[in-house]
Amino acid sequence: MKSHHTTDKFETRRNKAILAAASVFAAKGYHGASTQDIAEEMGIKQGSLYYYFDSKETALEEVCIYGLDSYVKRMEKISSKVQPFESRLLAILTSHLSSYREKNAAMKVHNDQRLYLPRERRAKLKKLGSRYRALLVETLKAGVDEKTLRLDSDLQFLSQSIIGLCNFWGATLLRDSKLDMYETIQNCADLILEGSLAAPPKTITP
Amino acid sequence: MKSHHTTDKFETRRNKAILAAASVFAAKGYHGASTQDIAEEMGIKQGSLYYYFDSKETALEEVCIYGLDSYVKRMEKISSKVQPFESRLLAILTSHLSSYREKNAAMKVHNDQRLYLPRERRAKLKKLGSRYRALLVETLKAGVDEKTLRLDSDLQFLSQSIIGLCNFWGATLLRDSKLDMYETIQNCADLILEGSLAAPPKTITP
Amino acid sequence: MKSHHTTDKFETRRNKAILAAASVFAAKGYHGASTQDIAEEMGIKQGSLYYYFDSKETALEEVCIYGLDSYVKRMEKISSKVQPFESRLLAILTSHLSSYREKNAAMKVHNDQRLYLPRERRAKLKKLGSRYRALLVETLKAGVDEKTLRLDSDLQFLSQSIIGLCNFWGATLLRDSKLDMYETIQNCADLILEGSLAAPPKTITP
Amino acid sequence: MKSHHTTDKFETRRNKAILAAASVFAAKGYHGASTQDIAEEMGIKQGSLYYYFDSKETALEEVCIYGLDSYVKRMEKISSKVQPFESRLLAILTSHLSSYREKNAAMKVHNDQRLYLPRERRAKLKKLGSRYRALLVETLKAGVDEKTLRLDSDLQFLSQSIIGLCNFWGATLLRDSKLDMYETIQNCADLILEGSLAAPPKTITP
DNA sequence: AATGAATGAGCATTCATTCAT
DNA sequence: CATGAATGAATGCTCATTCAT
Repeated sequence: MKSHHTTDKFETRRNKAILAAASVFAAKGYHGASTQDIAEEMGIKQGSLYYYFDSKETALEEVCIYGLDSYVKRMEKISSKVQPFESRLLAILTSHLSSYREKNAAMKVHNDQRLYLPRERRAKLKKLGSRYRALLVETLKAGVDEKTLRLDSDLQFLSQSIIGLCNFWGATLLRDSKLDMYETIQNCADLILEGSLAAPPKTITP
Repeated sequence: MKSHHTTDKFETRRNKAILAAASVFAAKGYHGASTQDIAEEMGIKQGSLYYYFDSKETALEEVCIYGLDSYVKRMEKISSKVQPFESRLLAILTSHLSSYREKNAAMKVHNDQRLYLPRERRAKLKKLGSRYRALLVETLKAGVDEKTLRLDSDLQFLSQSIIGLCNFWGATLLRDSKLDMYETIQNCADLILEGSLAAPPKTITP
Repeated sequence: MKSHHTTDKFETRRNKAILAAASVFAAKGYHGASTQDIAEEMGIKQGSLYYYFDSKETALEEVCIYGLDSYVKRMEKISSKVQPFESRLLAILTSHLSSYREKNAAMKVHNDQRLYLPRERRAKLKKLGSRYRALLVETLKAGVDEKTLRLDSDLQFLSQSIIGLCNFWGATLLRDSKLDMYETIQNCADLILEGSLAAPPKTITP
Repeated sequence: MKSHHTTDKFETRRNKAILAAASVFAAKGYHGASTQDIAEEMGIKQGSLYYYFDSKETALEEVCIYGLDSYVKRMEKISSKVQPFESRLLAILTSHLSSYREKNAAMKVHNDQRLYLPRERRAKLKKLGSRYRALLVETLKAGVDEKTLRLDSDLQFLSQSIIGLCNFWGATLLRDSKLDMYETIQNCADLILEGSLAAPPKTITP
């Protein structure tokens, strides 16, 4: 990394560069996007990009970190607030899906493109990802303690499924503007909590 | 012009080409993969590829069709067999996840890369996709008729969610060989059917 | 390295590429020359160069090896032939300087540009260079044994000086076409053998 | 326009810039060195270089002039002092080789890189070079007059050879710190004066 | 006197594609 | 059928240079 400035102005411009990269990577994929595309999105010339990034790869790394970081921060806020499990789940889903809709392309890039980073460059992402998953599992555990969730739940499986479902619906919402976000959130919550069966699961009838 | 050849041998080689392309696209992404990579995978020289494909884009199209087609065919088999909803769901999940594991890279390519095709080239895929979703919704409808599923279920949402969940766990299984597939299938079925709540949903009046 | 051909035609073309690179590197220096320049010299398009070279650096390496190799081979021929020292020296100087004149740009490139190769890439060159120096020292040692050269001569110094002088006059001959090569060779031989003093060095007068 | 500044301070800084450029050009070659490298060596920012140089090319020109100038000045001092030829030769060799060792990179740059300057820019260098060669030839002529050197010597050849030998050993001394400079100087003087033959040249009639 | 910021041109390299053999 | 050879366009990146502050 160069000697670089902690100027306010520089930081602002650099942030714009990250957002531009995020938007372009989200639309065309890492390999399908050119630095020319990113520069255009920012309104500068191609070569000038390198004032803000050391390389295209660095740009991807930073976009991913930026995307994942926002995830984690929101999740931390939700975790820290005392509230019943169902409210928390709703908050998580809302946070996840609304940030997708608000054109947080960085999240999509993290989900779809991070594997194009060489393993060494994913270290920070792995740490953030673990933190995120840990927070989610913790929330679920609280749900179990609360007796809202089944005692025998496989929390690893459940947490991953929630993430997978959110990513799927997040991407879908992004592509189909006619879908109603709040309805989707509610549907997700219902599915996760109650499943789809008509009858209550084998309730022990005494 | 390539209308000649309907030779068996040609078809066999061509199929190998599609599989090679599928494998390479799955591993590196459409834009990240080179025709050289595909040729290498097939054991032929780069220029020779063009005997089997008009272009890289055509290759992607064919891989996607191939991948989606196998989905649909399996689904058709499942639909046609008379059996209770729960068995069908299990069959669907098993079909989806096992074909991911068996390195059916084409499915992964369809899911992750099809959007890099220009809209015009996605016509056939859209048709197949609709067919697939229709079959799935039909199956769910049968589940409702059977009274296994709730009457007020949003079947569009449910069918999409199943697909999304399957794709997520399919990709995860591909990356993490320590995961047990049959356990994952069972977990998915449980989640979809029964959700995660401890108590039966409040709709039950004792 | 690619799978590559041992076709005659390919080898011929590849050789032409090495010569083109040699000529351009000699004229402009490694960093001052562009692959475009080399391609132009060869009469092909820039991108096509890479059919013959993996990289510009490889091109430099091959040019250097080619240049040094011709040195060594000529020197081996001279060493193997039984003849008095003075004839050998003349043969060495003639070989060195005439090959410079015959536009053997590769030798010049080796002398002036080889240090721009990363150390790892110079291994083969080092070996060839050692061989060359060893042969030269051997020749000088024979001259001492013959009693043509002084017993107390520092042969390392002498061999290096011969090389240095040859490279200097070789490059000068290349630039100044009015200089007479054979006169230069004779002058060099005289200087090396007899120095420039008028009187014989402190000859012991009995 | 930069005609202002004849400040002492400016001249000092400008000199530092020339030395920095010399050092970088010597290490990486003109085309291989970037203005960034030079700025770094000076401890300033890239853009600031242009306060001291109009262009990279100007920098090279100035470095070459600086390098050659110091040569000439030393040679003038040696020429002006009345002393026997052998002492003068020793002084010349010592001056040349010691200034190489003392990291007078500018000399090396002049020798290796001056040809990358467009012909027009080499005018001043040509003049200085002629002066240098003239002084050297003059010195040699004095040696002939003194009867130390042979009457029939080709002084042009001899002077060039001395320069070539010095440049060669200068560069070698720079790269190999284990070599002893004073031994090298003595060896050079011996070779130039006495050659390498064991017996006195046949011209001596007893 | 120095710097941050930007630019435009050039460069090495990759790659999809073509085609004669 | 398959390949060797070539191409043209694009791409990531570097760098000399400029200029407002």
